[in-house]
Amino acid sequence: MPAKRPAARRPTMKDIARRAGVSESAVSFALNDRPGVSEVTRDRVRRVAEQLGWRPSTAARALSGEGSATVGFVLARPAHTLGVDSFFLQLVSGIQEVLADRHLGLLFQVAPDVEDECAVYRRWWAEHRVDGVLVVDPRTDDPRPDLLDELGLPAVVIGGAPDERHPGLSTVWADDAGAMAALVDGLHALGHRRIVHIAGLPGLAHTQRRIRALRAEAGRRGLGEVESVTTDYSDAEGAAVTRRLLEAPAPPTALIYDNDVMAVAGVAAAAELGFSVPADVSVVAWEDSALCRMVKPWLSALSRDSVEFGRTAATELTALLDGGPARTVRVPVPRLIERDSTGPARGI
Amino acid sequence: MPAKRPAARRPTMKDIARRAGVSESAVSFALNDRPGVSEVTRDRVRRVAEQLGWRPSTAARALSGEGSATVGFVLARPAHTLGVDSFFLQLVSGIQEVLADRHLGLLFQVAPDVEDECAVYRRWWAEHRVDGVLVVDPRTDDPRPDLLDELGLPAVVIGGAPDERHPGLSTVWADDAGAMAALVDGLHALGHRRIVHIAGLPGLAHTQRRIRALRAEAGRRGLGEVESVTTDYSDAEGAAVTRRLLEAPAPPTALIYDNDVMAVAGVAAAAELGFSVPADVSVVAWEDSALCRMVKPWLSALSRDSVEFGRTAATELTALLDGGPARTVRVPVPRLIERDSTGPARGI
DNA sequence: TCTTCGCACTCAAGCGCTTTAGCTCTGACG
DNA sequence: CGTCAGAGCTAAAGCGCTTGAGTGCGAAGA
Repeated sequence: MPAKRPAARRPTMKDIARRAGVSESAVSFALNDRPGVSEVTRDRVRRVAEQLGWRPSTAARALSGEGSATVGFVLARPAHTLGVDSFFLQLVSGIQEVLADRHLGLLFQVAPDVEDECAVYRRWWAEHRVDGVLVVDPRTDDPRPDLLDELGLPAVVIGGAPDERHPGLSTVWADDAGAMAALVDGLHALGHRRIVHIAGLPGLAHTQRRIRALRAEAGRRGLGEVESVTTDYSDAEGAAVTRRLLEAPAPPTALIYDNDVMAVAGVAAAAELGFSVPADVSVVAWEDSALCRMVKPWLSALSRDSVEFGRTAATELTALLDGGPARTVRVPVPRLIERDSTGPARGI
Repeated sequence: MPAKRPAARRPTMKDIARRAGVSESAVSFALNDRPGVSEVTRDRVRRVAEQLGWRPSTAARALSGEGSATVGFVLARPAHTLGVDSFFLQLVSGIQEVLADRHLGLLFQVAPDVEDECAVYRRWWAEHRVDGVLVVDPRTDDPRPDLLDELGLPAVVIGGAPDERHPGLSTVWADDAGAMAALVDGLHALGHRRIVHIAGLPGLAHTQRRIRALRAEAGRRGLGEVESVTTDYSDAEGAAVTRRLLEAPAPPTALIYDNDVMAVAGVAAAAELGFSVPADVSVVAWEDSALCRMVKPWLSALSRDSVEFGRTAATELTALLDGGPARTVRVPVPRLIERDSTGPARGI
């Protein structure tokens, strides 16, 4: 049997210094593009480092005041909710693209709720683990911005509305209100008057933004029978709410679901009740994914580029880490992909 | 405007030492449950540490020879493949549960392919970033075990078959062959003779295991018209293959899909061709999720507890990190959840 | 010619922790 | 009473890197 080879030793700057015949400091200067060494020496050092396969020890770097070269990402969801959801993986994938370029690591954690999420930030901060964090699912009355402020941890909030109370945080957001307005506009033009919005978790900031936007639009147009119903994003609640709505005396003619999962569950529920989509009721999913093309009829959906969203967020965070000012950047409004689940209101 | 508060300073062991009136070493001994301090002192130190909210700096710990208290996880998938897939999030969620208990961080990275994945391992190793890694999607002819051996990086392979050539790696696996045998058994009993397996990526080890198992079962029963077709796991290929199969002169009467996404796409494709499920063709998904209950008919599926799978893998890795021996552990065989997409073969 | 720069580089301290060696008591034992 | 063991603690080195304070030297200026 093969004797367990001892793991190869990692080369250190001392090794490089010895081989290059200079001091450790010179090596440090050379490798970090700092002045203080001649170009010849710099080149020599770089070559030796390369040849030795040297990489800086993040631990040592972090200890001597540089950052940990790591950013954190917490997903605060109960485990069973982590179901069919393409958004987060895509987001993370976009984030990674940017981080990897800069050799930043991504420390990932899933937590059961926001309180635990805060505890994670505290721990990360105390343990010197991360230089900054990406915050998702901003809420109304969110404890996280205050905490991050207090800890002095650079952060970008993904999907939050601009927040003047926390000038230290960057924000990357989409204009839900605008998207909702456009959506209602389109449905209205198709003759829909009774529109219901099956929203997500009531505690999330963007849920409230959408609800407010819908109400405003309805008010502007004098639409009386327009409402939002909040849910937990699950297929079960999506189906249940749909059933309840369609069994009412004057059922809605258009349904806007805050995610693809509920929309799919919704059309199934509608079909069971004998409603045909889109003849009897139109359906739009606020989030596009392969799911929307897995059911009949194909679902019309608001589509955004989640990977790009992630890239943008990560870019903002790196800017912050580089000492740049906090910014608020808006990503493009999601675009409505019209498929087969939307049509003129019945009787038009 | 609020003056930017300076970030609170993190307390260090020196602070504790001062407040407790002992030396730094005593503090270290006390907090790490090492002999060398009296119980009274230990308690006092602990109290002070608690009260100061002290947490060890991972950087310093790592630098002085302890590990980095972090494990790595690379997902080698092209970004666009990161679609609707509940498996990984659930797996990661299970992993986290175990790691969080031990205050281990999870460094997460997505890479475009296995080669890049290897580069990531090398970098992580050189940068001292991780103490061990979790490897997913083991392949036939996989370069990773050799590399990890070479680097001396503790690792557990998730979903691999037991591997005698790499005694240093732990393995956590499910008995695909057994599951496949049971599955074929059930379908055979229902009268199915023409069974096709719409498999996943041909390069993955478990794909090959399933293909071999199917062939073996078919051979044992003298079933001639049994085959496996490999795909890229996408809904598009799932649908395309399904169409091709069903349009053949003697179409299969049972289809086994290697994931839920393809199965759903498959039934849609079947429906379009006028095949009714399960009357004309039975469908089984090898992977259960909410998806399977979002289509009509509800899909029969092989269900496994992915969260528990993650827990098991993480537990094995921590055992390895504690200096334990590499082990091979088998998780329960996935269980067939019979829903509405399987039935007797036509003509029985 | 001597001073004064500034460049290229070295020294050494320090980041927060672990760990080895050593030091000082106290009490037990011969 | 002297010795020795061990308990309880401290001092100091070291992990790999950064950085501010030198050092030596040749070239430019007086």
